[in-house]
Amino acid sequence: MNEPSPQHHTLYERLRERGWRMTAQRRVVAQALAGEHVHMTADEVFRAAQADLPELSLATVYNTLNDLVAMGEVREVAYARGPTRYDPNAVTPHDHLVCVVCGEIRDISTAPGVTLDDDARQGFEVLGAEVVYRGRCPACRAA
Amino acid sequence: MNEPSPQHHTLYERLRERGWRMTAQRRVVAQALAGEHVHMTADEVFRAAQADLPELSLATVYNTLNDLVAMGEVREVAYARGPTRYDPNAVTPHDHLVCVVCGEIRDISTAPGVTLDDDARQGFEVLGAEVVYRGRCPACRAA
DNA sequence: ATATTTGCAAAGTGTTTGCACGTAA
DNA sequence: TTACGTGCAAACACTTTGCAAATAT
Repeated sequence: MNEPSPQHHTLYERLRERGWRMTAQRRVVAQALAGEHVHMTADEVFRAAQADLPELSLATVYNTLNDLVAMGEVREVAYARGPTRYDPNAVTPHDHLVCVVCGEIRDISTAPGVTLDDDARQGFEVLGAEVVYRGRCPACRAA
Repeated sequence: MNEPSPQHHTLYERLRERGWRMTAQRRVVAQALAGEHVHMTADEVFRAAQADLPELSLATVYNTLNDLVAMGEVREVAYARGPTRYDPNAVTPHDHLVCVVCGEIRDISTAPGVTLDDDARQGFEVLGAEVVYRGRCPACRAA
């Protein structure tokens, strides 16, 4: 459960390599999260995964997503109101564009040079930084 | 309701100047939000404001906070799980330090030079940017 | 064999809403 | 005077939990 996770593998493969106890439920959840710029809600993951495994329950989706977050394989993105979204691309650092109208979230490459000096840190142990750009997405600008 | 809001006034004064219909409830909510580096939950605002006006209801606190957010006088900060927090210092741009353990949020001055070129913008109309630093706060490091 | 995971349904948070009453302008 | 704000309680959306049955290793 503690081996490294090379980023060129799929989420499913990385989980297998970690020695994570694999079940049909966890497999279909991992497969539902496949893709590079995905930010699904728990319910969207549930629906997609349920297509492969009808007996899957929403509670298990939540359990699995929470485990994946705790493992660092998936990032929670909770910038907009509404349900939490899950970003499976936790390996490659990147920032987000968030639409203030519809909540749409898009990936964007990380802004360079965002670091803090000791003084600014206020005693925090900083584990990561991320830029959130808020604005209106193309669809909402048009509407 | 559309006049500018000089930042050297209190929130309450700015709301009055905007010509916002003022009630005892809105006044005590605005007063509860006074301060420079405050990030209260709706319930914390409710409790604080209720001390001044016992007949205040939580629903009114939510209504008022939502109005203040829509007006741009207060910023919603929903980075950590748990209830939404409200940042009355919407006038001065600043970033946040967020504790991944306890959810504590501290203000930090804005990182310089966080801008996007047209290409990176992906068609978004960018209204603002903010850096979120995630880590462990001093208290949680000690625990 | 056995420690873990699952599904279900119920409970838990946090937030919004509908409507009769109250009140600022 | 009247359009708007308020309190209340019920509804709502999202997430977690307890427990017996199922299952990966």
